[in-house]
Amino acid sequence: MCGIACQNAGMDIVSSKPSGLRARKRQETLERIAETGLRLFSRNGYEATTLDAIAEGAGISRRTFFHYFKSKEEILLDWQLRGFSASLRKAVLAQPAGKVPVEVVRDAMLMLSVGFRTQEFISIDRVLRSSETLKARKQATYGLHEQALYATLMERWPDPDRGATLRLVAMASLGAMRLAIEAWIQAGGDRPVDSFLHAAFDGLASEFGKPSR
Amino acid sequence: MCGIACQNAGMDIVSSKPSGLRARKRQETLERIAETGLRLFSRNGYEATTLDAIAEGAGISRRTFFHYFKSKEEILLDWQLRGFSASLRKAVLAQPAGKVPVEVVRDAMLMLSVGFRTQEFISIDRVLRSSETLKARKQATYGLHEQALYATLMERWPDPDRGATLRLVAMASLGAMRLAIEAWIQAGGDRPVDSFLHAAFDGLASEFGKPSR
DNA sequence: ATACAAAGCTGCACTCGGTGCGAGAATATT
DNA sequence: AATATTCTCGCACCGAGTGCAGCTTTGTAT
Repeated sequence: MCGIACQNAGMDIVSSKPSGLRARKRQETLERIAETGLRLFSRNGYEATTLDAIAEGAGISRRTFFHYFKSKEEILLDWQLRGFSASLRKAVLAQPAGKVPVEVVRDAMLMLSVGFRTQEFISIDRVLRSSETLKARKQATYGLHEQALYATLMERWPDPDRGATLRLVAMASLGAMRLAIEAWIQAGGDRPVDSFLHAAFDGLASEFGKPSR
Repeated sequence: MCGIACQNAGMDIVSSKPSGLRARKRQETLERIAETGLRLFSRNGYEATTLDAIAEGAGISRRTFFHYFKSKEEILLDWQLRGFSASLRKAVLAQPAGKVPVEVVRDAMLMLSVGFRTQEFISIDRVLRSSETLKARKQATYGLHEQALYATLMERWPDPDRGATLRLVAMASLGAMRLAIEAWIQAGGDRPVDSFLHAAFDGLASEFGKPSR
């Protein structure tokens, strides 16, 4: 779950102290690598960007790259994961009581949907859709988000009997969000993201809700 | 969509003639490679199985392997795709009239669920879950199934206005199936797959159907 | 401040997946 | 039988990723 930069981060988490110069430099280098990688991916394409180019651009050696990222792909995965699951968790837990799970998740996603319009999001999403391998990874990341959202929902409704249905809610909600984003990008951004999200959740309700038997 | 072995298969599809010895040998070699690969994956693990080993086991050269499969992964993808989408399509189109889309898909999946119990399915599914890359590919394959199922649903309900909701149905149904299979494997196969599938669809109906607004 | 331990950086050599190319063998066509 | 097409193969090559060993930098104990 933790992914990168966790081999010596245990102390940091516990003591919450940057532990000095070492950790700060590490953080700086990490961000420099990610930044360089994403920039080169957007400009020259994913496949055409070699690790040597990233390493040179970030001012490190090729070998050192692997001390920060497990693989080339992980630059993208890290970006994709960074924040989103955590933001969604916060937004879910911040929803007022009295709503059913589906409403909570939908409204939480609506809160976050403003972040989708950024240039960075669109630019990197184009990279993510540029190759088969990356599309696969992107899909897999939705799986991670699904797990995280499920954990959050279980945190809010800690009833073991609801576990199975909360898994379904997490799956279908993230799927709805995925389809909404796809449709939105497909449409070229004319209508706002929110309307696509609403339409997706309404569609699920009408298709799955009518004759439950 | 076609994937492998399509560079010279055009003639075969059109004329539906095996066109003699060449095509037969090609088919034989293809199956021999797939068989060898799957066997070695199951026995020694995916990463530990090199292309040289597969090629040697199948009696071909390393270079020739890439004339049959685009990549090592494709052996697994091909197995995973082979038949399923097509079977699901047939089962969907065979459902009696009068059912709503969700019911049609659910009942079609129930028809196919008997195929999940085979030893081959379980064995290869274990390989698919053995590495991060493969898990990602597996997820991505669900995306392909989603597209195929969506196309089938559009074939049965060719109303352009329903397109968006049919996409949702395809997404949520395949997600439900995925969760059902996961839960079933998790449970060790005590209860039959069917009950997990039923539970998943019922759960979706109750969570998304109650207060739609 | 000095000495020592720990962590980080780097180059080297290596494995493996994957591709382009060209020659030669097998198959199909006339 | 001659010709064209396709299959197979070896070869050289590239990029991603790993293990190792040595060196430098940072942190800590004395």
